[in-house]
Amino acid sequence: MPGLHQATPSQQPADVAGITGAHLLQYIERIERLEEEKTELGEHVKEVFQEAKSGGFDPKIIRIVLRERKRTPEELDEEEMMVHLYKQALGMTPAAS
Amino acid sequence: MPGLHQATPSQQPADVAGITGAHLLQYIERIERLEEEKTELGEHVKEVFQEAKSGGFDPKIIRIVLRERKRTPEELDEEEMMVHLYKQALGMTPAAS
Amino acid sequence: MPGLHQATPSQQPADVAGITGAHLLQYIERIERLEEEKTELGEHVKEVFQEAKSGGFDPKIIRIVLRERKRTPEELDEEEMMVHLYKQALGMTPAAS
Amino acid sequence: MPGLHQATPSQQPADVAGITGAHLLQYIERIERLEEEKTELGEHVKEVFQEAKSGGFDPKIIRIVLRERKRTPEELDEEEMMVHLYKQALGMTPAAS
DNA sequence: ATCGAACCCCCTTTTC
DNA sequence: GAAAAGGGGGTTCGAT
Repeated sequence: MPGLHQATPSQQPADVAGITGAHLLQYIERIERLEEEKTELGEHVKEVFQEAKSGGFDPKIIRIVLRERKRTPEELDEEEMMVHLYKQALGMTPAAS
Repeated sequence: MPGLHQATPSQQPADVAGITGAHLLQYIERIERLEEEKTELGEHVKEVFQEAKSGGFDPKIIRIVLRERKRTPEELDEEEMMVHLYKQALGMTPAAS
Repeated sequence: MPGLHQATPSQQPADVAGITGAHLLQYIERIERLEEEKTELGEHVKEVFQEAKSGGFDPKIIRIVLRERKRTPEELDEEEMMVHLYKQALGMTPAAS
Repeated sequence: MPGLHQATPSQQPADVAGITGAHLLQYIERIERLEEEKTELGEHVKEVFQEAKSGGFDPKIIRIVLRERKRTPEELDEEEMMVHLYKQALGMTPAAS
């Protein structure tokens, strides 16, 4: 392997005896594999949404439900209460408050 | 399937004999499971980046390389050429072009 | 605009007599100016949030209120109702429903 | 104005003498106004892109050029060099390097 | 602990 | 109507 001797100014990886390049490749291929799997899972998710939609469910509402399921009821209630409070202060109370 | 006919105006889910609620739950749980797995994979990705960083590689550059590897050389070259062309038209040619 | 036929393989800009480059530059500078202004406005928004926070308001709640103010009460009610419905079907009814 | 005693547990805004609600409203309306202006600017940007497209320019390439113009040539060169280096280490050198 | 930046996700719009 | 791209918002992480 000719050349490449000096001239690796400072903080580059600097392929030494093919080691570094191989390492880099390892990292990259591992990430690519993982990303592939993520993509597949994402496609499955999409399919399930599609099925649900075909079954008469609204994906948008499902997303909201999923989001809320990730939070504790306490959080949810707390937030809801605060929102309500702010709305009251703004005179946005929908009907009866 | 007895009763429950009135009061389900149109396209709501309307739990009929426990069927719909169960279906909805199926969808939701499948999605939640898939999302969990996606999250795990995402964490693995993060770990690999961390390793690479510890190994002296710049994650930012790695991301760029990953992005470019997802595209065909033709696309890349085409785009690069066009960018260069536009830059020339703008007088942005960095040095020698 | 006559001419231009030869040697512009397909849809490249191709600076002819300095015209195209100037045009491109116009577009680019107009966009850059507009983006600058957008950025400034964004900073002002940030400042207002900061003030509100100093005044004891929770930015997170404010964001929710802002979001809801952009929608009609009908939309909101409709959505809320659907979410409630789905939750019921899932047995997620928080307390009294 | 006394009253309002019960039921304002702790850290809510608590409209006292109409002051807080008014304050909140000020914040909210200021933000809404700023956001409106941002939206308008965004529409202008869109229009310019449309014009440029009609003029034969590729919006995608324009975006890339805009992005690069926001960075200093030093940054760009530095990054480009590193990407090139990594690609070499990976044996991704397209043709001549 | 606050600030800023990077990343990820959702949504809207546009294209095919 | 579906798929893709771009823009915006939210969140999390790292840095100070």
